[in-house]
Amino acid sequence: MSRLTRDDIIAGAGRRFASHGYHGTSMRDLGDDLGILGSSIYAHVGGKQELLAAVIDRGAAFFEASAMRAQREGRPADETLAELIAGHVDVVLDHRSEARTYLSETQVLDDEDRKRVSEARDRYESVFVDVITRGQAEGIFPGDRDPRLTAIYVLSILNTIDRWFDEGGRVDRHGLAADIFGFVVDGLGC
Amino acid sequence: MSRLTRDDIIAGAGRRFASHGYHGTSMRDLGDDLGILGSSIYAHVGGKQELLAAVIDRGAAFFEASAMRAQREGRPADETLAELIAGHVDVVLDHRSEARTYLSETQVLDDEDRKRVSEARDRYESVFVDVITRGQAEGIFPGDRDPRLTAIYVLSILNTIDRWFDEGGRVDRHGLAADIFGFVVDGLGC
DNA sequence: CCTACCGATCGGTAGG
DNA sequence: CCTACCGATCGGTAGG
Repeated sequence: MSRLTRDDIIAGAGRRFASHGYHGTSMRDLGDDLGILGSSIYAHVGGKQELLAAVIDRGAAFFEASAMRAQREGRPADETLAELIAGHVDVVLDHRSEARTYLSETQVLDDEDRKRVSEARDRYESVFVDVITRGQAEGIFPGDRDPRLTAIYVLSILNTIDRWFDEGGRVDRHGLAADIFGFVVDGLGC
Repeated sequence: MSRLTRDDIIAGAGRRFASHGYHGTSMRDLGDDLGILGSSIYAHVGGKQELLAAVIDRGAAFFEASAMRAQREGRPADETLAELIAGHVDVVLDHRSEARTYLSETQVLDDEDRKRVSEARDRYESVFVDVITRGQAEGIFPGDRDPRLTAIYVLSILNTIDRWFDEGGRVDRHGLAADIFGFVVDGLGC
């Protein structure tokens, strides 16, 4: 049992914030999870709000990194969209706590942090909007659907996955990502 | 300024629970919103948990009523699905507080209440699964997509609407419901 | 619905 | 990272 690092504290806070919410979590709860006293957490971080911001920033960074990877140049829009979807599925399942806290607790941040996180979220959403727009211009997506509305629909699906998906069930995460991509491209039609 | 009713208290609690969450709301907050003291709320209801259950039960009832209306017999599956979607949009926008609290705070309920609400939720989801299954059997939905996965995707889209939709923007709620239906049926394909 | 409380818990600090 | 706290706020109650 060596001493905890600041990263350990942030990881533990993420788990609690994701499952019980920021307001449903006390510093003593966090301490209990980590095997220390609530007051001992202040040796590692400035306070509860700082902990939340740290967790959420990590969540935002995972999504941003995934978008960067998917946006490699010279590929058709449908491939990029498929990789955006698969990457989002990976982030949500591999970094559940950070992703869920990022998706659900951003409103609790103070003005400055919330603004920064909202901008990151808007940038990420824009990547989806842009690839849909490009796919339509290139004729890969034959319809004339509104790209922003469609991007919101896709993200709504992706952002809820961790709430119901059972990894170990009949369909694995790659099958899930492929199924979502198929739904987005063809709906119930094919 | 006449006296408040139990319904007033529940409505006020719904607004706060929807915007700040159950754990982010104190009885004094609720009192402030209603122009009374936090302790005065106990003249109308047994406690904070009872208030949450009352708000959530109202939310569940709106969705259930919408599903009943959409399920009138002798109609093709695509019409029923379109009405389910339009009804869900109406519930989410006409009863924002109750719907949002129902969708976001059910986990906070005690075991008995949470079980009852989860069952209501499963029944509602089944209505979507069944209409998709029927539409595929009737050939109205030509693909062979998994009905349960698809129902979850549709509900994920619908359950997020109140978070971003601007009533007064370029597209009204009927246009939104029609657009979602079109997306569900054809995806980016048409 | 208010007055006047209650014990418990909250986020956080000083000093080691 | 613990000991020993602090003032503030929490959900809730007795009595009117």
